[in-house]
Amino acid sequence: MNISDMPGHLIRRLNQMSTQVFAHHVQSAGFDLTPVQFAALDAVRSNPGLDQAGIAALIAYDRATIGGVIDRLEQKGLVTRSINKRDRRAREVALSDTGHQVYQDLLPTIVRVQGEILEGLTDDEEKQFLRLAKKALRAGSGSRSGAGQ
Amino acid sequence: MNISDMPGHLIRRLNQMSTQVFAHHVQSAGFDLTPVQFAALDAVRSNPGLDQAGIAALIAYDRATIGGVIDRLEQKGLVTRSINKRDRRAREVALSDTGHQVYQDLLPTIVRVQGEILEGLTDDEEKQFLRLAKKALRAGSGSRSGAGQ
DNA sequence: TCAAATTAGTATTTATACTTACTATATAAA
DNA sequence: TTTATATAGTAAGTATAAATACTAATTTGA
Repeated sequence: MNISDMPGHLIRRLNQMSTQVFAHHVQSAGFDLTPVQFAALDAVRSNPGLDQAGIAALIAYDRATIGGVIDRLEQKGLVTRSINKRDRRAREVALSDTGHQVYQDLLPTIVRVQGEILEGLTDDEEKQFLRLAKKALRAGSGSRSGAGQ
Repeated sequence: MNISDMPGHLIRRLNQMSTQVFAHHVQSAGFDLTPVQFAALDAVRSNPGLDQAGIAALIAYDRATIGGVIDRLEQKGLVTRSINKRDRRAREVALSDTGHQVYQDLLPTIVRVQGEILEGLTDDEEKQFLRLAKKALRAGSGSRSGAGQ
């Protein structure tokens, strides 16, 4: 029984490697954004005015974590927060002009990063891997959509 | 370009799911141990007297993280720390009797957890997935052995 | 309509995870 | 042997990541 061959350990190592590749490339491109921050930026860009709970649901995080992420994106001037008029509990998040600019400037880098994470695999293997990852996720997380409430 | 289909996102989701499956089963079995804590416990068990830097290298974490993990394992009475006589900088870590007991008691649960993470895949697909994960890790992380110093 | 249940966001706490900087110790080089 | 370098561990700081508890606001239902 070797820990290093167990699914949980391999998946953690992959995540670690993936995060490092991301950080390295994004920093080299002169930006200061984490994977979650970019994911949130992307979610907001595709759904302007989405509230924090919506963002959390979309990218599978819990509300508490996303609150902090949006805090930091707001501090960096990439998003704006405003109170929804129909539901005063909700905060509508939208990209600022800077946010749009950073997203556009960063996009090619992100695409390159995603290609590099599975660099060691052939095109066919990469396709297989992604297919199996999605299948495992559907079954493994089951109805649990990801993060808790 | 959909974030949800990108390798980085899928890998993060897998890791999240894997961690949750682990936490759920271990708690159900009446234990209070995280994946990293178990990995450290396993590393020390296989290498009694290994120092913290050795543990970190073995399971691919940085020293700072492992310091905290060993702190908590020590607080729970699962490991002991002692100063290496030949090198007074190093802390030799070893399982306590309780540590051995907990490891033995927990092992069947861990094996079950590892089986469940990729539950949605057929045996053949699981083998494929693990093979591709290892291959991607070897190439992707390259000489970078995992966590930094 | 008004109390009950639900939901959005925040605060707090615990535990990773990593970076940088620091101290103490050990080893290599001059 | 002294100096320079390297290493083990810790400390401080930042950023996830999630559980729990709380407030404020909305919705449901009796």
